[in-house]
Amino acid sequence: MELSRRGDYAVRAMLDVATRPVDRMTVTKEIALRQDIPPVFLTKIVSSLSQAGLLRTYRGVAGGVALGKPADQISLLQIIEAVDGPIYINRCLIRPGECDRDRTCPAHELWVQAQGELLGLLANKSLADLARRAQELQQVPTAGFAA
Amino acid sequence: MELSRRGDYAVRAMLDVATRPVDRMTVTKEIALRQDIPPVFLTKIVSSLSQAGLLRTYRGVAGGVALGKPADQISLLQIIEAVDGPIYINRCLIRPGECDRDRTCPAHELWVQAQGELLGLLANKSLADLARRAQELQQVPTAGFAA
DNA sequence: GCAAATAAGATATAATTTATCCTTTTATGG
DNA sequence: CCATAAAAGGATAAATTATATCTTATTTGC
Repeated sequence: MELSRRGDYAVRAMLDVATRPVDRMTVTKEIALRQDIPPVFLTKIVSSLSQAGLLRTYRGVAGGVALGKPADQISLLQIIEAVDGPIYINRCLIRPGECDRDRTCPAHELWVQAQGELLGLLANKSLADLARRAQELQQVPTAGFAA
Repeated sequence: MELSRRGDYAVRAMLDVATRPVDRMTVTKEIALRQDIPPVFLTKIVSSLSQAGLLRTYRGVAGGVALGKPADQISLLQIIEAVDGPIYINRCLIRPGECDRDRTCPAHELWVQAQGELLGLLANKSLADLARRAQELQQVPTAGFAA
């Protein structure tokens, strides 16, 4: 019932890239440092995100990573599923016929509902939303005051 | 991001007990058989549920298990937390100060919201609700017909 | 005392997750 | 063309967690 480290790292890494100036490319080591993510592990995560088209990566001396598409077209659900595969909150939801009790189990219905709500929330929240909110949070570090 | 087997078994076992006639006690082996749960594993789960007061257990020849309180006073959240401990959907939610970024991380806010919705759903669904629904589902096995 | 049931602790097994190391590939700048 | 800086990929190690069993104790009713 807990998000994997991978998924958490992926979200934070994407957010890191999204909140950097667009003109300079970011390099994974720096992301790892800033976000406190094991560097080598992050390269694996970046690889998955790249394969999903959420990041674009560039090798070589001036290389690094950049967003694969506009931040408002990247949902949190996409990010997490890119590194963890499809989300399901109970095993009986892996696919339609996974559990025999499907049709007679009242718990199954509950899981369907809970999963629907969770996925809905994640699908409707974009990386752009988070990036925008990050700026807000940075500008107002303590309650109500702006220096 | 997936409910543990333990949690799933616990819910189904509780539901099994709740839908049995009250006058006869149920024995864990039978629950395991009906619900397709590894029998020895189920005894551990029953033990946790008993310690949480959700089941009452009786040793000896005529022993078995029964609900520890009325089904409408048992929530799905209680059942799951009794066997899996407190639910949190991301590590940063274990306790208030767990993550340094707390105050500046927009993802953190999202997790708070998602967790709130999930726990709310589970807290508001009672075992009695499920039991009622189980009866409905049994009476109408195929769409719309009652023999 | 015997049989049937749960309780509890120790432990095994397995699976998954997390993380690292090492080598390879690619690109850039001089 | 060479040195360097970056990502890519494969193998594998370490750690954690989940799942399950075995054994022994305890309780109860006859």
